[in-house]
Amino acid sequence: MHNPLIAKLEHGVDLTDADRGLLNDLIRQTRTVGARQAIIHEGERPDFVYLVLDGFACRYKTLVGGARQNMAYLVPGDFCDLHVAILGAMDHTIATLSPCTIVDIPRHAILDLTDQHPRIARALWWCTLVDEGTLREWLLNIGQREAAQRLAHLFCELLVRLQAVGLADANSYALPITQEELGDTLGVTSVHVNRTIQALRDDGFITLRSKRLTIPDVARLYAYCEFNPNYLHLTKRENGTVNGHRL
Amino acid sequence: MHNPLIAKLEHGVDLTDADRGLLNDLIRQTRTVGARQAIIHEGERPDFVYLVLDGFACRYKTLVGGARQNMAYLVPGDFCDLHVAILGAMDHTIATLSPCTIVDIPRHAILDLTDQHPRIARALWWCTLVDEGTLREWLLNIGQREAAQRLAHLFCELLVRLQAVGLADANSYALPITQEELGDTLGVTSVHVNRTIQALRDDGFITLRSKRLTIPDVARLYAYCEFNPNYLHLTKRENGTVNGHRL
DNA sequence: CGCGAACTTGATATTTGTCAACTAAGGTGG
DNA sequence: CCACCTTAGTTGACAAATATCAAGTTCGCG
Repeated sequence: MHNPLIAKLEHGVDLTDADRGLLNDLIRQTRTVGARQAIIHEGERPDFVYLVLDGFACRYKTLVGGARQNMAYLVPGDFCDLHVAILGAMDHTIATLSPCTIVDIPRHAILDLTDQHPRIARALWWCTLVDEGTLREWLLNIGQREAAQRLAHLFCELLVRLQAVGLADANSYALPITQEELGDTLGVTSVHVNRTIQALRDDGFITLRSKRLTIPDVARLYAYCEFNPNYLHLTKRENGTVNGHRL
Repeated sequence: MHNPLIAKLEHGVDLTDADRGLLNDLIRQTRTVGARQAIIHEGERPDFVYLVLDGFACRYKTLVGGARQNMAYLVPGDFCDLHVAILGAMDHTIATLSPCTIVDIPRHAILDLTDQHPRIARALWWCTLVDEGTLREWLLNIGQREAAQRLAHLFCELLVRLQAVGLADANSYALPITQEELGDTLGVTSVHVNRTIQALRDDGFITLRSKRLTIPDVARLYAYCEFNPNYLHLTKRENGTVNGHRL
């Protein structure tokens, strides 16, 4: 079976065949979850670490008025919560966006693995640091860009992240997310997302049909929204270029 | 000398006297930095971990048009970058806001400490997880609240964080930050910050004079902006109340 | 084929930004 | 200790971005 976790980690650290074997052992028992199902609720203290193997999930919080903010997208290869062992309780909820395949990894399995295999420990730490860098970039995105660039930036990020796990080709990928959810991610309403997508289409930046996003000119979209993937720390990429596109 | 790092860590983990001694050894050599000086630049790979002992610093990124987003405030007791050992290069800049006292800790000193003292390792990991939780809360703040609540929420957070290191009393603290910088933190202009502060003043939520913020009715401000400090994971606080204020 | 969810559109309201001027405050040198 | 000078804070008028509400329309699926 394809292991997106390995595909992702190889971008951050060098793994041995033995490491790969151990990581493959982790994903023997999978389960599927329908769209919009909670995986971990705020306040819980789960005994498992959840790994997404297929589909899109997200972290989110809501305000009492019902406003919702998605704070991360979890795509195949992403862990839901490596660190929950340390903190007392989840300070946010994790839920699927599309139907997902996930793995429940007992906490002790992660702890054993990291205790005995420093390369893997380092790789997992690298994951949490990339997550943090992504969070900072999202803050910049929402705080300082306007809606069109915000959306464009998210589309660029997903292109790179999905390519890293073999789920995007050179300029397109499946995007199983509604406009409402994009709005909750970018801090705008779904109506405004709709209009913004149309503007990006009109300008030839993207096509988006039946949940597939295509970016005709990747370098042009990168330039438009000032996308620089350095915050994803995919270190094995050639310096100064991204997917062959010079910055 | 007062060690805000210890004060902060005691909220997350139990420390022994020996631990405290080791942490005090870290801060023997301090240096002062003027306001608005960079500590680490984006792209650098510093050999030190920087710890703030006095003053306010921040993480930020800028866009080419000059727009700036502050992505974290670093107050006394906060580390600038525990994790830089793992990632290749800084993906953002860290600079002082007010004049600061900081400590340069060689990377190996941190690594030695965490290798040999699991309680301290756990405490430092707790720090990075709190930072991440704070980042998520800021994303919610900027994405879903409007300016007045955004500002109020930041003021509440700083009250709790500064209390945790003994730098705020029950309802007030020194806030050495300009309205421009508040704007760059909250994703609004300084003009709008100004008007929003006046609105909060008019409604009796705050007084802010000569860089000192006072919150006459803390519980009322908490309620106004839906502030819940659980994301700061100050676990030793009584459940369900914050500084004696029932949520 | 029908039904519910997602998407689209228009009109209008609200929030926030921009620009430009002015006032107040703090710090420094004489 | 004062005068000045820079920076921070304040105000007003207006423009732009985004939200809200309400009504379609299209799409995907059973």
